[in-house]
Amino acid sequence: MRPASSSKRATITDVAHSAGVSTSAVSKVLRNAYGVSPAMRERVQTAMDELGYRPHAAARGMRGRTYTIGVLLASIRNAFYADLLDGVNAALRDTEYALFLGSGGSSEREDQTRLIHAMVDRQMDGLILIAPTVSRSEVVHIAAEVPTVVVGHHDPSPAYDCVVNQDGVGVDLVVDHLVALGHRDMAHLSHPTVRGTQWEQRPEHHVRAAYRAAMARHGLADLARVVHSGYSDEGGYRGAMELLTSTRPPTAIFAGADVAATGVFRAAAELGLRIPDDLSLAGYNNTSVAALAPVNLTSVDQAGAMMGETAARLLLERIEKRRDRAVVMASTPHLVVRGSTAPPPAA
Amino acid sequence: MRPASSSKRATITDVAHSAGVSTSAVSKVLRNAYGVSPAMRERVQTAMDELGYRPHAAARGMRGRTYTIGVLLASIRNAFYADLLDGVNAALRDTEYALFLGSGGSSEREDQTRLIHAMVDRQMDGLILIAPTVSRSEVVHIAAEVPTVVVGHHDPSPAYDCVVNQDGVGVDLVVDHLVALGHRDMAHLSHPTVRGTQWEQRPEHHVRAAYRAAMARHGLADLARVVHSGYSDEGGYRGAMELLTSTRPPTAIFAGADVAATGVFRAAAELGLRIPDDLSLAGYNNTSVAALAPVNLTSVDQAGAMMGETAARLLLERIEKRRDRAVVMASTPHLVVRGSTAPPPAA
DNA sequence: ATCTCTTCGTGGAACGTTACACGAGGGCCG
DNA sequence: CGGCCCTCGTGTAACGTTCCACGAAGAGAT
Repeated sequence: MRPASSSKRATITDVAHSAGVSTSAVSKVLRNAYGVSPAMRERVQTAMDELGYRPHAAARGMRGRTYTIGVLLASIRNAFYADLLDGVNAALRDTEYALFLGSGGSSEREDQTRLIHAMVDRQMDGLILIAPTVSRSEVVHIAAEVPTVVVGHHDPSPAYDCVVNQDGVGVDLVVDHLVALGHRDMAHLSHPTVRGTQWEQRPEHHVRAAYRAAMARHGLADLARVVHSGYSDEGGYRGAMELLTSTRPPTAIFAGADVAATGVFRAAAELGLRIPDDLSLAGYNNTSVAALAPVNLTSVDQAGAMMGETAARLLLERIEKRRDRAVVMASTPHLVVRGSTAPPPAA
Repeated sequence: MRPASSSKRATITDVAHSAGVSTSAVSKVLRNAYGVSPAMRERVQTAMDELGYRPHAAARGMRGRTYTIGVLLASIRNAFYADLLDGVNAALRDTEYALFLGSGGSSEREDQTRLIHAMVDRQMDGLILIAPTVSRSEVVHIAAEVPTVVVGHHDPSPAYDCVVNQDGVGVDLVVDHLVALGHRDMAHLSHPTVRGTQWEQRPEHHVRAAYRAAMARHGLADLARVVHSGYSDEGGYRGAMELLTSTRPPTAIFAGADVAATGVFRAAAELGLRIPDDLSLAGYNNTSVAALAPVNLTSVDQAGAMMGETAARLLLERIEKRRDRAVVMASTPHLVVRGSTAPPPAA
């Protein structure tokens, strides 16, 4: 199992020598290609084990396949992405493919471009782009070179596959839940739209639109309010401050991301408001933070692991050319009710 | 800037043709090696831009260098690791190196081995192993093949460099802080020791030893208590339950990791104990969770970003052979006091 | 003018793998 | 028994880069 003793790494030639066959033969069993007898397979297998041989990925890369797939992650801090990754890992576990994450500290467009290029340059066999900030045409361009799955954006293309969540459904669940509790004045914290990326259907667009629609459905269209202060702790804080110090503070806040909801907690604490007694709060994504006892946040679960698994499976289909038509997979979210939502204070 | 039009990717030969020089010349300017005139550099540079040439990393890999460094992460969910990564990214930003993360869903030893092999097989130029669970001898073995930096474990070796924190100092800060508040009965939540990994100096060992020493220093040796329920939310919950329902519940709990502290919150909530009024709680790592308003946890900050930057720098020194002796870098932690610690309830 | 250095460009042999073309042998059919 | 098709193993030419050895040309010293 161990490189017997030599300092250098065993190559296909060493294996061929040791087994007394040609390198082509070894290559064949390696890829389990057609035209190799059981006896041959046996001998080569033994020789490989003896020498502790592992194929040299760079050399393979020169001939086309590296058995590597890359995932681009905007931020490593968003726990939802961790769920996604678990799914991807699970789907890849029993394959020969290795998974590598690229995550530039920032989600700057330029950094992401650099990372994607780094992946392509390393001949990765497929890419999973999670909520990419690079422009859509850039992604289309990349996808023409290497199989690609985009997670999160609702802009399909014949060039790549999409995995998304039915965000509208999740929003309905939240709004219905709050209305059922007796709320009427529910504000929404959203993410500012970045211009010029050509993604028309980012999740926050869908969520915003669904929020307005749901409010209208309940006859509350004129109470609908959206603050675009961003999906981050700081953004949640600023947005909540703006809302809660306004002339008509809402009785409930629906944050488009859990991470923004944590900022709302901070704002509420500073203003002396208790959650859920004085203010109801709901998040989105059901990240692990939401489940922490002191947080205890009502949130929408997107089944991240399942989305990740789907993405990986779609990608493998493409890489192995079992499918050549682009596809969109949308999964259904559900609501996880915790302690941050309650009936509004008696007026 | 764009691949002019051809479907195939530009190679060094194309550039050479277009510039009317040899491939060797192009290679030289690529690596800015010795023996290339300014005029030549200029011409080649122009040709590269025109063709949108980017070197083919796999091919480079065959000749030794891939300009890729790999980071092994036990878990992507620990926010402390995100800080580390930011540091690594920062240090690598202006270099030609790309960073890829390997993170098997689980921290199983076998998964980690597989990942490390995947990195080595892909000819990565250097490895940063963050709190690896694979056995030490395995790491030594790997480090003989490719430059390696180990982060977290205090077991130095001539084979690899180490980046650690002076955990003892951090523990002293916590214990002194609690004693100053008036606490005497302070228990410690630790991580169970995994046998057979040959790491004798994992952070939890240091922290445990320092905890006992600090207690002794304050004349509280016989009140020292350690529960090995693990660094996880669930572990913190179980450990806290055990302690708080014992015949002599402590007035303060020092959790060896923030993630375990969140479990303590849950246990306290279930038992009707308020933090910090009835129970003081301190964590370790100062992860972003600790700073969240509803959590507001006193914790020890390890300057993760700085550690990451250091690790990257050490690795580059090794890769570029500017140093050949192993080194240990230890940074100093400091205490961040928040709202989870207070004087003990009047007895 | 001749000799020696330096500087700068070129040729070409690797690196480890894959995949195509080919050929040797055996079995089956007419 | 000749011809044909299968099966299974081999030889070899790439793939894109690096780097060593070499040579040509120019500068400076004698």
